[in-house]
Amino acid sequence: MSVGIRHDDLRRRNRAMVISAVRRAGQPSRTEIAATTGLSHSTISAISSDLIQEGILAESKASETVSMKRGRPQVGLSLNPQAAAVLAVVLSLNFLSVAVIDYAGQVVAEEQRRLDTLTMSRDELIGECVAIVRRRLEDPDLDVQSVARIALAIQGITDSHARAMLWSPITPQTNIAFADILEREFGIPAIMENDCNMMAVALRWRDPNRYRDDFIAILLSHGIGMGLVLKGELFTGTHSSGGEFGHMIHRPGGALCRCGRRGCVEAYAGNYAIWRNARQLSENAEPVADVSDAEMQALADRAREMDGPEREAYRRAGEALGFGLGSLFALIDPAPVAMVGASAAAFDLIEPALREAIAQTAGGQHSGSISFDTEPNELPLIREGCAMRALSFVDQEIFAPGAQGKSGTIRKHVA
Amino acid sequence: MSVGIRHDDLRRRNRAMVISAVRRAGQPSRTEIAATTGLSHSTISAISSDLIQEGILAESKASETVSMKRGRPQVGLSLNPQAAAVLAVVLSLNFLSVAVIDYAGQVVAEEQRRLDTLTMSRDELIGECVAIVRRRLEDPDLDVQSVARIALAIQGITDSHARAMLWSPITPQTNIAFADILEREFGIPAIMENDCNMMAVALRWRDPNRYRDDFIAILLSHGIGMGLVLKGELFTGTHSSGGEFGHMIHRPGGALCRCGRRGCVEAYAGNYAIWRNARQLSENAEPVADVSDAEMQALADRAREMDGPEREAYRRAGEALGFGLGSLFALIDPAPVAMVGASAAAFDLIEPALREAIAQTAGGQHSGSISFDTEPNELPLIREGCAMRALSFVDQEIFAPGAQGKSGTIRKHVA
DNA sequence: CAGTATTTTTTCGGTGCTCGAAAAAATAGA
DNA sequence: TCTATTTTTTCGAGCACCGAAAAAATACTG
Repeated sequence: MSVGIRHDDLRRRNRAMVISAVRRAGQPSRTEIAATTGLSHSTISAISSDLIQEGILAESKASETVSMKRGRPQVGLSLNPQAAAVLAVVLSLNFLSVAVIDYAGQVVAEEQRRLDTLTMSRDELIGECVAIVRRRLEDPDLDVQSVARIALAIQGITDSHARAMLWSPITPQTNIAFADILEREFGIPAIMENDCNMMAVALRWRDPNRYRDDFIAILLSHGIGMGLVLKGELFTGTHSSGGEFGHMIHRPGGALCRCGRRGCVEAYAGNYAIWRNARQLSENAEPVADVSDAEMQALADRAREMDGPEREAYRRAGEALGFGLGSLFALIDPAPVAMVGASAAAFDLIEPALREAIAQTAGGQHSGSISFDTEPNELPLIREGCAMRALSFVDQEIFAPGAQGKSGTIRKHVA
Repeated sequence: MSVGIRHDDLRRRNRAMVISAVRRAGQPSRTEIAATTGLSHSTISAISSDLIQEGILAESKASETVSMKRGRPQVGLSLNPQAAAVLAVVLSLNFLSVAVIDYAGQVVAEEQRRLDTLTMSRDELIGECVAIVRRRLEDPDLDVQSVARIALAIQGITDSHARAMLWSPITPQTNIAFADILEREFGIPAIMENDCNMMAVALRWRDPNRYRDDFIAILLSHGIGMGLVLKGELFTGTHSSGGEFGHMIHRPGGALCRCGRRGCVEAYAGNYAIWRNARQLSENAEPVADVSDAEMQALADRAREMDGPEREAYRRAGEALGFGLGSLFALIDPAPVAMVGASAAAFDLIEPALREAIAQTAGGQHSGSISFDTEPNELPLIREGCAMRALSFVDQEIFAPGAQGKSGTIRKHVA
């Protein structure tokens, strides 16, 4: 069960605390860190001095903003960009991208590729991922030794250990242990993450005021995905990862979903569903494989122009999302929502029906206080989340290790 | 944000760890505690010696079960029953009960009363609760000084700080800060809890093998309630407490629910809904205030006897519960379920439709592995959970205090 | 029945962490 | 140049934990 705290763990945890305080605050002074962590000045002084000597933190002389005060000026501490690097790999429909991110969180290199993920074989898919990572690692500008972690995000269901993709809409292949494959191939720890979860992680870093302890990120795309943060922690299912919001049941026995079941939220609100309704096809019509962003844009334009099947299709999407959110709010209480993805650009068409539906549910009592943000571009968000997740791992595990001594490339220079 | 670990916190946390290990294991030896907590023998020895001198733990000489081994026999440690006491108050429809529980978890006194909660005024309701507690506290057999906490469980919605009942189906009154009232009245810390959450807590203590990290307790009663444990912790909403599973939407715009909305799970699966359907009344018929257990029993008997509206009513209840669970499982992945309450005795009538519905949802892929337990009697469960919750508070706060010295009635006898 | 083996529990010395107070450092204002 | 002010470091003290060894308590053995 829950385990006691050993004396040697103390320093480890407090080191990690200091690192994460610096990552959050940007350039905090020692005094500020002492205040946010609740530790004494002497402790912070000792820990940060260690971390600087180990090359993890660096003093960034000028903290000009507060320089007009009397007294000894504060010295800002920042993350040393050279301390490590991580790779963020994002695999989405027909698209593969990788970015190299330094320890301070800046992108130092990137590469993107179009693929035909739906028709590729298992080996081709794996091969492309391995190849793009290899190309980045072979970049002469990059110190391969410093790459501490690879994080790979994918649309679909991943296992709870962050090792494998179990199922994904972007490929007919199932059960690919990407994390293990990359780890074996390059000898670098790797993790496999769900794209919507990474969106949520990124939102939390981008706007900690709005997205703090409890919020919801919903991906409006060909399918419907969700990243959920509860009590400040990413909520992943107990077995697989990622709440399958899109496959909550909106209408029992209703419209045919891409997953083969009936009445899922996605079967009304996914791009293919909106397209199907706008074309006035039967609810039983087989979902199409892909609808281009341009085509969706055209649908939205027509819906804005005149009242017709297009507008009705968006209305029904809003209704499904609203009832789904209402049921979700019945379980977790209302929380801020971010609508992400191309269809978030059409949120004006979705919102009225969505709010009307929520008002008819248990969440309705607070329907006024529920606020929606939109972010049409999911890719940067996913990559950002991936990077932050990988960096947090590095913070916790590599630079604040247990008793068995530091691993990795950074060593103490002074005893 | 998250705060560093101070040196003085270490002992506090590890003391709490030892206490909770003893509460979980019953009569563990020091060696066993060392094993489960991961702390060294010397540390456990020191901490338990302190706790014994403070009168919190006691050595319970005979650990006969393992006595056939060679070597120095293990000495079992147990909680000292006299160390403290808590009161568990359960307020349900037309019924008020209180139990006095000693520190070891044994009921030492109890009292029950029938009330007419639906028609009582606010002051009468509060008055009855205060009076029943007062009578227990005035019991000459009880050392009032040792009562460390009062926990009150109620059906309905409580605030997230465990201070007040916001709304409850058992009374038209709203917003009663029971915890504050009891605290002021008796000067004893009090907490206000949701009944279904307490059911979940109790299940976890009763059968930690089945109900460990993730499980669901569903109350099938006049209304439908849920207690949810995720990652080993009680999940309560972000604002109010208790996931309102019964008010997830089963059919948008469907049957009229007691809450005034339409299509909630409860509007198909609550006792009043089953009764309404068995009587073949309209879905729009106003929910009746109460259906007696005997009447429900008669319905169930008829349903088992012959295929008719009664059987159909249970089928529809199962369907609603199944789709609701299916949507829940879409979010959190399947987990063990306990069906609690009088209608759990009719689960044989509910289960087939329930499983069929789940099979049509995202949870369906694991539908074989989902298992249901039934427990027709919710009251003992609620009281048990209440008691354990209060005792855990005592464990954590009273007996493992921060630096500001011990509060409460127990003091160090030896320095 | 005394001695040996075995297991649990306590004792003891050592290490390392954090804390508070005081000193040192670094700047603005007088 | 001196003083006030604020940040950071230094230093001694206290404390919690650990590992190893000793002590305690029992079962087995001849």
